[in-house]
Amino acid sequence: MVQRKIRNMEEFASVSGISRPTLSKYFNNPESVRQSTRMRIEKALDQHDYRPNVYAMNQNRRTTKNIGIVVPYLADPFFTEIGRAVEMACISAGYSPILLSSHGDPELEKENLESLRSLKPAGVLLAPFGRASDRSVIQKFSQEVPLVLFDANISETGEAFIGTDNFQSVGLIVEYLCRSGEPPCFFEMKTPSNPNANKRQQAYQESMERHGFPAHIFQAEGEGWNFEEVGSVQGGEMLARKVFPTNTVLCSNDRLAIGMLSAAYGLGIRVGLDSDCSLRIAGHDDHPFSRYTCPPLTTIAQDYSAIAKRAVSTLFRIIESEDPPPTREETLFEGKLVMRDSA
Amino acid sequence: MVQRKIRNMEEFASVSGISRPTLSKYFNNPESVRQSTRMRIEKALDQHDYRPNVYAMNQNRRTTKNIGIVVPYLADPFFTEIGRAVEMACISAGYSPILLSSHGDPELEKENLESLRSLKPAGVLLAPFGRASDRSVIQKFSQEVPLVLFDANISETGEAFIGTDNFQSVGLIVEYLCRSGEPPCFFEMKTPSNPNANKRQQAYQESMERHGFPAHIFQAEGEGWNFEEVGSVQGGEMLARKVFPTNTVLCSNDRLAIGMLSAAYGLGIRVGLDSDCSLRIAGHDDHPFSRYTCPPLTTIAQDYSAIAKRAVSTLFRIIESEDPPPTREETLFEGKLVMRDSA
DNA sequence: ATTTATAATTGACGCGCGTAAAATTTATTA
DNA sequence: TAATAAATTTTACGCGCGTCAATTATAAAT
Repeated sequence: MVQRKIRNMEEFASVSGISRPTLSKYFNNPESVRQSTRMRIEKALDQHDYRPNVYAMNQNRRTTKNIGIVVPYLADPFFTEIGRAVEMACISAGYSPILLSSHGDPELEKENLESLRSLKPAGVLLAPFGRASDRSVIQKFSQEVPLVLFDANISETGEAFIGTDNFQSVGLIVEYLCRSGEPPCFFEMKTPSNPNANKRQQAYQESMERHGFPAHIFQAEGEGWNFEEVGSVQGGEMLARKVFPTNTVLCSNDRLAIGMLSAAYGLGIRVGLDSDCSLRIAGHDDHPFSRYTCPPLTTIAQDYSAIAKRAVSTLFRIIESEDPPPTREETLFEGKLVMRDSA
Repeated sequence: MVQRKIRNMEEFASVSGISRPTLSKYFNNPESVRQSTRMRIEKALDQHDYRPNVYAMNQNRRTTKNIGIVVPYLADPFFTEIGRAVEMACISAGYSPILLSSHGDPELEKENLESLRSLKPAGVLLAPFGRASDRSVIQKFSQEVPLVLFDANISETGEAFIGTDNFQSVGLIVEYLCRSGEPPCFFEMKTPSNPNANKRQQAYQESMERHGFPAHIFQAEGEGWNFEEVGSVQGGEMLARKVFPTNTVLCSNDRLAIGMLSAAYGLGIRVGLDSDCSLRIAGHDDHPFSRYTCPPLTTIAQDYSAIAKRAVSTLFRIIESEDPPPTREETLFEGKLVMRDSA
């Protein structure tokens, strides 16, 4: 650190003895200059701590090194977890992730895409609301910037989709539940804000049919993202009214299960596999807290990290191949059964 | 939506019949132009969907309308919650929030500040790691851009600090616990990553002294942010070994409490106020999930929203008053006792 | 030592916008 | 209606960088 502050690349060119166009090349790709000059630049760089003006850099570029990441609700640990994984993957690929949450509001999802558009991102990873999303807006957006959907699918939208195979995963846990005890009932939100919920219900029905059991679906009213409360209040009410025909409840996601577990505790209903238990509860997602519920929740683990990595690598492949791929890819990862004590 | 796409403000000036400088004024502050011309502009605006180039806009500005928000670990629901509140407050004030997580890595905190610096933010809200943060880096940063700390304080760093009064809050819950049963032991991490933890321990000690009880402090090994696991594994071990001299444990934060609660359940220890319970556990923070633990966790609620709002309004006051305030402000909000069933 | 391929330099232009000064229009008040 | 104040237009320049073409320097290969 020395002398006066460097104001622009011109000045840094003087003090470093490197021409400005070469510096420009270096900043856009350090490997594009000769090793010896690169060393000279980097030596000068930590003597003067100059950084190019981001705004000037990007103003004439058609696209930047920014990657937009949009999730529907960051306060849901599932999305913070997957958001984190995606962020890290972008950083290590030399891009600048910009994580945006729509805070549960589909209107904000549109606004987020809007403001992303003006940041000229190289690509965008979007976990959409699904049904509540504005499909046409997303599709239009997708024509301008490479878009990969994850978690929730919207048909024919975006260049690719990465998610979990709900049919496989639900099939897996239904099979386990049927084999190890009474066949499960299914507990979900009536108006789910997420297409996965629909798939899971379908998958539940098909699985039950396959095993020769009748399907029992119970739906809770309410909208929004406060799943724990819904699970606790309405799930608890159902438990109190003893509406479930079997002693096993498969919840559409872990957060509902966490709520129901809490309600069961309050009602003095012992949940688990032990002989003194009268109820089994299972979930889906391997929510970060499902390990610490009472009892610990048996659930399906989505491979966060694999989904994140694949989503990112897919996006980069599309970005680097210029033209959009001929066919829309859908990649589904298998869920893994995580057996804990609740079922 | 019509004809060809508008490429720049010049073109939009032609089609709208407004001069470019006036448009420039409008985009920087819609209220700075006459009402009638504003209407004309906005009419043209939704006919042509032109948006000024963000990068060109900011390249000659000393500061932008960006507000940086840096939290130590976004996957901690406490920070996603407060991050969300802060984001919303910025948006409604007409600024663009940029939320960055340091993912538990103090090194990343420095990098985040670095990259923020090149975005020329109007101001930054930082929830630092505390002891693990690089104080000198933050102080240097603070000389260049208005900086308000929240959640965790670092003395003489940043123009202001907003947080919770740990002495008041811990005093409150210790008093409650002493009054309603056996005096509490204190459970915490040995090497806390957060200055609040130190304050809480001190506050516990002072409170116990005030009530004439001996302080009993138990420390768990381990670093990092996986508090639930620490609470579960090490807290559980302590429970099993019956090291706690009283039947009441106050945890330094809710996440430790959630872990311990889980361990207690596993050990068959009934937690709560009922006569058949042999243990009381309390936490601190009113973590979003503390309502759904088994039993629901008695804790101290930090006023997220008040902290967020005050932090934002303080920052804006500093930004708008040009020169830094003469004295560093520290604002502490009181915590509220949330009585649930665990203690 | 000479050729050849590669990299760096020089000089110059343009991007889309902010912004300032002067001229002109529009609105307000007397 | 004229005088005054306020807003808009015109004109013009500069910001910091990307990028291009032509030139020169450097390194590798013969």
